[in-house]
Amino acid sequence: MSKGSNNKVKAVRVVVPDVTRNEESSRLGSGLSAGEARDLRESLSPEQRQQVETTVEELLSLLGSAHAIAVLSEFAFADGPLRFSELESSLDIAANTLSVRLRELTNAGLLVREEYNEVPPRVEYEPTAKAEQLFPAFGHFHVWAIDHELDGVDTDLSR
Amino acid sequence: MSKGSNNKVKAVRVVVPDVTRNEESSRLGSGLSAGEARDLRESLSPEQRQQVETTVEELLSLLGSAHAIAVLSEFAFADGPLRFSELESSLDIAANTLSVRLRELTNAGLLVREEYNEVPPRVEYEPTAKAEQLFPAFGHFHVWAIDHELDGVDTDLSR
DNA sequence: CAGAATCCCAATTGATACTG
DNA sequence: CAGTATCAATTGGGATTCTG
Repeated sequence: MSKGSNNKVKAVRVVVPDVTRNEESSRLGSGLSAGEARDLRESLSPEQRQQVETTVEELLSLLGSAHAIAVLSEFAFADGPLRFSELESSLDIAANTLSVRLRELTNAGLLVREEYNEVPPRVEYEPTAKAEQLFPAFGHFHVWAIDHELDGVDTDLSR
Repeated sequence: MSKGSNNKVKAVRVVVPDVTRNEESSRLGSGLSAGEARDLRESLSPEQRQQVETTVEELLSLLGSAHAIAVLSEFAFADGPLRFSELESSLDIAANTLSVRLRELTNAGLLVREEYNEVPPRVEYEPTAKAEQLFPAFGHFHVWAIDHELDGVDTDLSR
């Protein structure tokens, strides 16, 4: 997915018309069936579909990076903000990687970073509404994981 | 996420007890709220939580690989099986990469591969129930994507 | 405490060419 | 048609070291 750098997403951004948002506000939290999802998708123009597809890929690219969901899960299941060191100690993740991940999530508008001018310095992160509207999908994945377990994710390509 | 090879998942697999499945069958398709997800999570023992967490990571690692969701989306929005060449032409993906992706998804039990002994050879792929129970989450992501759009996924670390 | 800088290896992907 | 083999280029992430 080339998770990275050369995405000049902002430049390509396109406004998705209201056609798709006829019901006043957010349908988020709705567990769309496959059929409903198809209907929704088919209500989009090809360009819009491509846009949405791209955005979903970007999202999953973000979530696919090391520990990204783990980080977000911490926020999903904690209430209140979390500090860098809390995440670091509860997650078993290299500091620089955590740092990068937090910045990515913050840049993506999923976390907000609050810096306090104290000694020792304190920085807190908190999920945005945007992130919270993502959490139900996480819930779905968790339930799915409990029910199914992945079969053989060992990517042994030994046929 | 080191999406790969050294996952010896099968060896570590643990059976998740029925504690978590008191409601007879599948809760899949349920759009769990953040709070509900937390309740669900807290009903698990630490080891179970870890297991589920790991499975979710594996899943997202799988989905995070290049074009994986794109491939699955094709199945989600098509009815009936798809052929290698169909995917190849509609997806703009290198043949070898598509090949690997399809094998991974198949190994993960999300797709089934049917080979027909004909000339020219024909191979068809079809999503399993396991995959279909994943699709609602995709639907959620799509809706989310339409509603929000990702802010700045350009991973420019130029602060 | 909360990171940034640097180094470096492992893993991923696409291009190209070939095959049952 | 449905792949595989090989190669090259890029990236991603951890370890280590340093800093405001």
